[in-house]
Amino acid sequence: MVKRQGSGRATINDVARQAEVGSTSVSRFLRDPSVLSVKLQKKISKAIDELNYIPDPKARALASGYSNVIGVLIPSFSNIVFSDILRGIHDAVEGTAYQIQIANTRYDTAEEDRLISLFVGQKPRALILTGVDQSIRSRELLKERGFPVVQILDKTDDPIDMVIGFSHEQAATSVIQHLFERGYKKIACIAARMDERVTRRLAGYRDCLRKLNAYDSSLEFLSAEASSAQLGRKLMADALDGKSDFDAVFCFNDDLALGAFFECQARGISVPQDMGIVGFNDLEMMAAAYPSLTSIRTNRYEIGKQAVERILQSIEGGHRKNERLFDIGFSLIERQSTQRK
Amino acid sequence: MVKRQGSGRATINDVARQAEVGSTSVSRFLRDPSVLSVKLQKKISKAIDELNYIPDPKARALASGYSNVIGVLIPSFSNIVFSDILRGIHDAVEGTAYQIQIANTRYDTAEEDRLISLFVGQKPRALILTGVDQSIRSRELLKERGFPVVQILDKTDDPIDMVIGFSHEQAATSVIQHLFERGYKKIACIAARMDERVTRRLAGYRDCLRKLNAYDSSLEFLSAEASSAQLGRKLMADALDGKSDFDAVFCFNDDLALGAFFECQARGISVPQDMGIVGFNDLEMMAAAYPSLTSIRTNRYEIGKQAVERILQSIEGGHRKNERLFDIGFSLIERQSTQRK
DNA sequence: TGACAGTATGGTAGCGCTACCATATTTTTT
DNA sequence: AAAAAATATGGTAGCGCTACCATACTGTCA
Repeated sequence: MVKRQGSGRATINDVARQAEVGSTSVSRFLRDPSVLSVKLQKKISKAIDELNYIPDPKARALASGYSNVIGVLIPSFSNIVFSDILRGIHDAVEGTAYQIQIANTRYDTAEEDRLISLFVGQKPRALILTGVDQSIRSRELLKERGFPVVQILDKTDDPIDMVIGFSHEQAATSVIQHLFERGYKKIACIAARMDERVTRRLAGYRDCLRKLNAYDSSLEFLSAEASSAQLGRKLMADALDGKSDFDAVFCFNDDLALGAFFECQARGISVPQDMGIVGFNDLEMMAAAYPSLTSIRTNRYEIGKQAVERILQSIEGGHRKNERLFDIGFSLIERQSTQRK
Repeated sequence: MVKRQGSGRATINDVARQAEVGSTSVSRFLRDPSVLSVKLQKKISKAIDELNYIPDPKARALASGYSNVIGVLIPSFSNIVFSDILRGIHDAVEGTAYQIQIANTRYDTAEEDRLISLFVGQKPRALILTGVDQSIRSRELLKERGFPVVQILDKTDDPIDMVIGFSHEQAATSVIQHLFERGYKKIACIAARMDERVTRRLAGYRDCLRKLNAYDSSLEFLSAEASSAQLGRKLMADALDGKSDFDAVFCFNDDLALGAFFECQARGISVPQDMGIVGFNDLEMMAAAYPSLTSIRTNRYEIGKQAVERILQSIEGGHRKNERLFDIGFSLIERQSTQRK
């Protein structure tokens, strides 16, 4: 008789034999011990300890049809924003039975569609998506799948399932208001990698300035390139070399703001006296700069953490709560770069 | 008769039926089509297309005893260094049959040990570890496991299996030499999060300065806190407030260097004239700063990418190559912050 | 020509677990 | 007290795949 090479580890049947119960009871114990009599619970618990048994997730997934994988789609690995989110996700998932599977959409909707159907095919336990601008096709695909889907980093009234984020338009608006309060009149903007969220910040910037009768399209300096300090410097140089005049610049990312700031330094332009600067995301170094740089603080870590927590609730609780919209907010951190004397 | 709820997707048996072959042949086709006759190859390939068949990794893993998971242990998610490495890893793994599973050791050896045995229990296809300072226990555990193990980001003559990285001592040495060439005489250092790699940079700094008869222990400013620009500013402030005199500072991380630079600006200390500054890792913004900041460029993306490529070679090739040590080098990027006139 | 090796394919028993049903036991109802 | 319902447990057939063996079909050489 042939004996297939087993893993060498104890299996659920070993535990069942040791505890003198059926393997089904052990399986039940693993899922929810409370459905068993206390007597059985003790026997099984003892046997598991003695055999040092660890369930095999692969076998579990195969038998149940459900994996313990929480899929995460992010558009980029290089952006610190996503490192922070991933840190939150990983921290929240630690100690649970779930695993994180990350995939990179590279800011490409077609790739996002492909990855979503790939994930759906693998029957994940839940999915975390970046932004709220998935294709109709993907939305349809996900709506009836029966597993939790969390969209993060943005806001919408009509999520696929749940959404955790904040309003980029509002954040932009609060920046403009702050700059006006500080006495800045002509506000330029610098943007890179025009993804959905940056585009929304831009929309907020435009709306707010229009309402204040201060919008000037020649003060927008946009680039499709990835955001970076070097690009920020270049765009700020373009802006300063242009014919239009401005006394403050709203950078839609902190690295752009840092670059813009360095360009001012290189040209001897005094910040905040002659030029106000505001960034977005409040990276750690914004506080360390001299002068320190005003920015919008976003709770990226918290977004990732809560995304997982909501998923766990949704799975454990079984039924879906009514709450599906979670606005995590933002805060304007006023620093020296907009502190006109 | 009861019919268990299948996944709905086509299985290997569906393909076999459609192609009018045995399921074993389909399985062989998946592993290596060339062992089959051309006729069978065509039939199976056609059937797979028609049924839109995708193999189920869970079932595969269960049957074969091996998962398609490549485990990755990193000490931190917040550090940009590791984002870049992860980007390289993910890019290299894309399109292959393997999946990445990331875990966070939090710079803790005990946690690393725990995670390694956890991974080993899951029979990963390969493991990527950060640094070369794993515990004896973990080394033993991994040496005879039969799957590839890559240690990254450091250098050693005695890897568990393979190592891809560079010498931190050498990098430090080249910084000191550069500073001396530029006329700096008294070189302080600023270090944070004293992990193994930072410690090796410190060792290189000390050795080199001792050889040059220029070592002064009072010029070392160390902190166990995580590296950040704010910490860099604080340590630089401490250094400048101290009694010892120095004309250059070697920061063991770029964010520290940025902070040190800002502290100089705040105090009106001219960089590079009165103070030379060097960082480590060459983050993108170092080039954008004004004055731009000298740093050691490390090929983090490449390290991650190559780690996976070596693993794939090792798995495909079956036999292990003799090559196990891969020095990916570093380069000193000279910029304005050490360009004394 | 037959014996033997080599090559190409197929059949089937698991891998370790859970879903589904069956059965035994206890509790509730009439 | 018997019947019905609820609860607790066990047996077993898969989940989709691969490892292992068996078998059929070549070609080679005495």
